[in-house]
Amino acid sequence: MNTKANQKRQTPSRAWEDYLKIIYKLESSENLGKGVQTKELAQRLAVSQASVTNMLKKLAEEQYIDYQPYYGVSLTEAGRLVAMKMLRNHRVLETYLVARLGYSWDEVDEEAETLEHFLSDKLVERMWHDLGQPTHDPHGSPIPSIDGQIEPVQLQSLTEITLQTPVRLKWIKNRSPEELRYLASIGLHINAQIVIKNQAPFQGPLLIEVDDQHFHALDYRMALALFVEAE
Amino acid sequence: MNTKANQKRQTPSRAWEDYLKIIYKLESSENLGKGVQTKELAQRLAVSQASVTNMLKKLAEEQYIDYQPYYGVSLTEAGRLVAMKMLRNHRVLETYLVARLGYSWDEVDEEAETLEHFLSDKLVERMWHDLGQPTHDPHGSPIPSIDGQIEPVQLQSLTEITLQTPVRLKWIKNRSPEELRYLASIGLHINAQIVIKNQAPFQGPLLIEVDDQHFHALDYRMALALFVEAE
DNA sequence: AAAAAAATTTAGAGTAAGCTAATAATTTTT
DNA sequence: AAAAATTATTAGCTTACTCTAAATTTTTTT
Repeated sequence: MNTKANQKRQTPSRAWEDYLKIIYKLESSENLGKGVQTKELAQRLAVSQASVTNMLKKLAEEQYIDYQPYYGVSLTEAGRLVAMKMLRNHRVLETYLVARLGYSWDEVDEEAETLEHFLSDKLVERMWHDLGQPTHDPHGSPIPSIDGQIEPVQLQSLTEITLQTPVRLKWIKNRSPEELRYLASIGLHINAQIVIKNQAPFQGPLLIEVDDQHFHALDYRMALALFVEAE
Repeated sequence: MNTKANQKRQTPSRAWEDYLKIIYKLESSENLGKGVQTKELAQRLAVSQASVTNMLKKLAEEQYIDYQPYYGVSLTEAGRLVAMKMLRNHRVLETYLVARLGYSWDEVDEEAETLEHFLSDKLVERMWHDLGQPTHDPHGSPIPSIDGQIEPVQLQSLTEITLQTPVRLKWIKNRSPEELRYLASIGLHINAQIVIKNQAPFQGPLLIEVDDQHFHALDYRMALALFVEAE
């Protein structure tokens, strides 16, 4: 009949779930609230920008996102709930694999990335109960509740992070402009991805990889001032 | 370059895996070795016959099946290996869900039907080891080994089967023609699906459902002669 | 404020898997 | 062995998601 107004939403496909999840992640790591860009999405999803535009139109039509052509997107409540479900599925599964099947933390993401889309609610709830209803994954990231509530993330100092675990820089605790400039010069801006490759003993410098591109040695005292969040 | 001869096979999509699995199941439940029919496949996969024909051409091109237009298909070794992998994934997962997450047998198939396509080898092997490397699922069906070997199925008398568990009739142990005619008249031919809905006490009659269609009461002594295999 | 650069959207196609309707081959019935 | 019924295939479309190239809009630089 009509295509616009009172339309029941389709249940999201795997592709939609991926889009919504990435929009959520980008949204919550935006500095400002200006909407998530097509370009960022294209990068994160490894598809062309044209494909993103295309998909955004569909997601907007089904009211999973608010979409202002040329000005980016943001999730609606319905979209946020889909994203939360993916995050819950992902984190519960990861926690389960580590706790019950001897996975190490770095093996776990790949598996969860696919399976998060296909786990039934029942299975996720059973794993979660079996684990003792955890509120955080072994990483420290909060697990959204079944009804989509999520605790605000706790930032951690870079010095507390496990080797090989990718994190994102969220806050730099009162540093001088000179130091900030230096940090920027090695790619350490807010939202940069950091992986600690090695940590010298006796509070020695960290060997870090920034945005999967460059390696740098980072002074321990500097690392203490960098606050990060699990990816 | 060339499209025919020495072509590396594509890795099978989910749809392909489903086709190959069903071909395997039909092949091993065929009375004769005449090849699996398009029509049967269409029914089991719940798609149109034209869609099946279409897909068969692709599967044949990739050499997962031998396909003789109009005369049905059979699996090649490559196709059989794909089917075995699905069966292993399915049965290991089912066993795991029952043993470790408190699933009951009748909840388990639905979950496994989807997930079998997305489980990594690593995860299946870990579940399998955690379970103590079982060779059979809780149902009694053999679990194929990692290299695709499967033990010939053990037939069980219908009287040994758990309530609500769908099984297929495979062998009727020396009955008179009159009895066989009677059995046929209530739909109990080889490969009929049977679900026991209830079992009266003191070796009383079984209430069975045949091919998801009709209910019948079956004498206990008759049931003793019906040999079935887990679905 | 114009020019240049970057980001976004539109236009037009491709691929995988499905469908219906029409046609062809095979099998069964008469 | 012809006719009828069944099964299988072909032809032509559809939907979901993707792509490249071209056109457009926004942002940044000069």
